[in-house]
Amino acid sequence: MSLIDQISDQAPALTPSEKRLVENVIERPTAAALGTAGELARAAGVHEATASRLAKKLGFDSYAAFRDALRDEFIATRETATRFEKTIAESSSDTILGKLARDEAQALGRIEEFINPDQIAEIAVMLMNANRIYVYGYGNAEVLALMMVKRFRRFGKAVHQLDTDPRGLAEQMLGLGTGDVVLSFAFRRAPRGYAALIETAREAGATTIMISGKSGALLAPGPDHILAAPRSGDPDAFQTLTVPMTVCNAIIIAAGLTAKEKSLKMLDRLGQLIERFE
Amino acid sequence: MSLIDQISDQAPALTPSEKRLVENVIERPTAAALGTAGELARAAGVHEATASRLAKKLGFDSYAAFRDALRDEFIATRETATRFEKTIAESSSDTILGKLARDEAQALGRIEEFINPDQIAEIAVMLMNANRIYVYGYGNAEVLALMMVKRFRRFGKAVHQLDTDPRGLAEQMLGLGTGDVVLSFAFRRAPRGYAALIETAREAGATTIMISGKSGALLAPGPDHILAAPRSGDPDAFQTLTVPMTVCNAIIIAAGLTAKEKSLKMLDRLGQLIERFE
DNA sequence: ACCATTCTGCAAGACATCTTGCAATCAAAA
DNA sequence: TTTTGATTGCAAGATGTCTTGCAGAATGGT
Repeated sequence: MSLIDQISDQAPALTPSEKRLVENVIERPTAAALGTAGELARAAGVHEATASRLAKKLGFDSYAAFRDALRDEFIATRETATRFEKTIAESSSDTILGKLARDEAQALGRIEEFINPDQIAEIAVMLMNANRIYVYGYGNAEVLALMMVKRFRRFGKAVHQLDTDPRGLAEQMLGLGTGDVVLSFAFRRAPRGYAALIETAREAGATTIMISGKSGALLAPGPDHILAAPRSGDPDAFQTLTVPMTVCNAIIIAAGLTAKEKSLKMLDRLGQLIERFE
Repeated sequence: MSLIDQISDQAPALTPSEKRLVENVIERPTAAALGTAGELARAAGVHEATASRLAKKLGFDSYAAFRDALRDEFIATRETATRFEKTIAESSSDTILGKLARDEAQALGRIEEFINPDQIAEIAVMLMNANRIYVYGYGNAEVLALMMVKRFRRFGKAVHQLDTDPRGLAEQMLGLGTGDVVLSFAFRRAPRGYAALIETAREAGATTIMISGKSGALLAPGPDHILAAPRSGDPDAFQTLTVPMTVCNAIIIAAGLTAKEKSLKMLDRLGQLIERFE
């Protein structure tokens, strides 16, 4: 039974004070979902105790239970999860491929909680306006580095993939200057030579961008811009590059759109971009 | 200053326990935004007091203030003007990133309709038993080729990434013999030199494996084994490597499991494989 | 090995929030 | 008007949550 039903059932039996409380809840459900009984009562101009009694009257064990129901109903956190869970539920099997696909889809469903569209657009513009782009990825991340190098080369940008050995890296960094952008990847831990990379870039006046898993926020020194989203649901599981790759793809698409006439609605044009991408 | 900035500023000064807390917050921000200090602490496996101290260390007056900041950042409340944009972005997930994530999740959900678990296991065994592995990927597929090369090298296999230019390719194929496996990728169209590759492999007695999108079935001459699954739902959309990458990951995991004691249940062991993979 | 320092759990208590018995108030019916 | 019953605020106490001094453990430097 939904929360609204639960309230409706009781509606005729509500007292004036309780009605004021309910009106208040309906008017600003998220505020009620986050606040305390006292706050709601004050907003409705009634006593705290009345709020407590209302919760019971509506069939909840306590005011806390009532608030939890409000959270389930009005706070965005769960809707996104369930939306994606539906997609996955059908393919519930205990095979490696099935489990993997499910985990990935789940992680993808949560991307938007961590990265907002403005960041994607901002970074796409940054890359397209860069003088030169330096891409750095060590270990598994080299795969993504290669992908970005390929894509942005096709956009006509000057792109350099940085070596992973310290000596080569140092040599390549010599040319770094203002207007350049360093795009780097880090998962689980900071890549070898990471600190030196960021510091050098900063000294040279280049912008640093980091795409990472959940560990991103912990990196020191911090990059100028960071896109961090956790990978597959279970941190103890084999972690893949699906989530960061999707972030990269979003950047690529955004960059592609930036490059063309900006007047057209973005999503309408996705389809038209195939030839440029493939 | 955003919350992430605030955390990043302090990142180098964080203690192990505090890092665990921060990781937990980053991983499930909405949970942290709604819950209590004690709940967060329990989830991170540290003492409640540490959570309280962390909030202060990050520059907040109290844990409550920290939680309020989390709410501002991660919970879409529909009232205030400042959060208007965030709400729009979330509710109508018509952003590039959101649409992309949804499409990918959908495509992943359908993988199992096209590829069955036995095929994955069979190919994993084939690769692990191969004398030498030759990996061929042209264009965007080179990204996946690189990934497979890296992973199987780490398994101790002899892996060669084949050149994409005809001359280099021809030279590298000279060593091909019985017991070798050629793993190749093809999306949209057959890669350059594909026919020659397959024919040469067949003459040399090597096994050929193809990972592809839905066009795979049309390839001529056909490979010995094929894993084909369609990519993102809309064939006219920008197509990514997410689905084939997930297939590759499944093969990698299966290969990893094959290599160790086979008596243990496969899925139970997924978690234990981290160190071998990262 | 020793010392200094930092970290972290414990537990007490401070603080916030919720619940409930009680009494005052109000409205409707006798 | 009086009576009855429901409603509501009050305030005490119950419960939940956060903070902080302290001491033992861990860490790093000498």
